[in-house]
Amino acid sequence: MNIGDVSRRSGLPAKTIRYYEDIGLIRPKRGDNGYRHFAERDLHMLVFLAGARALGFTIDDCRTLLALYEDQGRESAQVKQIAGEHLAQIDDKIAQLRSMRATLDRLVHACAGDHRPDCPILENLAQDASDETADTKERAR
Amino acid sequence: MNIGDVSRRSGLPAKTIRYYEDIGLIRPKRGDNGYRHFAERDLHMLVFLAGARALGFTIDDCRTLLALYEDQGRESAQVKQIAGEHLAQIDDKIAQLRSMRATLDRLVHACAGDHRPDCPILENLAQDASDETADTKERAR
DNA sequence: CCTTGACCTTCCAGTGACTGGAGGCCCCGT
DNA sequence: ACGGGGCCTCCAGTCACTGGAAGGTCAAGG
Repeated sequence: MNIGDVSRRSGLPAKTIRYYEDIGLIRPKRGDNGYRHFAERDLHMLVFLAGARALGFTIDDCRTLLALYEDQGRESAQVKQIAGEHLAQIDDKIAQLRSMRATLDRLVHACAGDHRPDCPILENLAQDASDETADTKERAR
Repeated sequence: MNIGDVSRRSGLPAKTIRYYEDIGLIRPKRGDNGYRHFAERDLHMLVFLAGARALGFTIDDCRTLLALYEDQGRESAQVKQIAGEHLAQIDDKIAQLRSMRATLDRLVHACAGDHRPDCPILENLAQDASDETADTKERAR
């Protein structure tokens, strides 16, 4: 298969697949014309990567997960730990976003949104350097 | 005030403040020694920016919001609209994360996490190119 | 055989919002 | 005079791609 075929079958853009080769996630063979040639196993790996990325795993996690996927002697505990840590990070992010959302929602509702210049949103931003999102702030990103 | 003073007072790292000058958000004066000199107004702007960033507004939104903040003739409707759009984006992101979280949580609970190699997490990733997060996937970021 | 167009290649640069570090000047206290 | 902290600029790196330019390859149609 050429890159276009695996792109269609995995749902990943060709650019991304080339990038994954660049950073050593996959190692497709090359034909005499220089074209990448993908075996079924390569396709499986790309599908796996697409799935892992869709669940928000970092590329680094993907690298580890892919190695475990290929390792018949793995222990599922290793996989579970990575997934569990990622889950905790997702929870952190959700909590942070919800905190932002709460503040913003309150401000939006307090703002008249008319032709006058008075605006609680701007007033709040001008006053608060650190509000209720302060604790989650440093963990942003 | 020097950069260290406004950094302490706004909570923003000095590096970030220099960066904000670079991209034209603030324009502190310079002393004869080349040091940035920040007036009270500059400090207010930095505090404002810190607040807006803490609520997750992009730098571009911050630029607009800062202009509105400075504009005595603004209409609060403009501010409200920006904030409302941002709120909607936060909601999108939360929905996407919750979808990821749901899948991941299900898989983590299904995984024994012992010394055996059988792992529903890996199996799921290997099978599903597009799962229930598919619709929110393209909106990632 | 030639052309057309889809497909493939590499390489370079840009995204957002910083952050780290090198190398060097400036200022204050002792 | 010197030490230490603060300030300066500039360059490079982060993360995970994405866009685009310039050019080689292949299959089909005329």
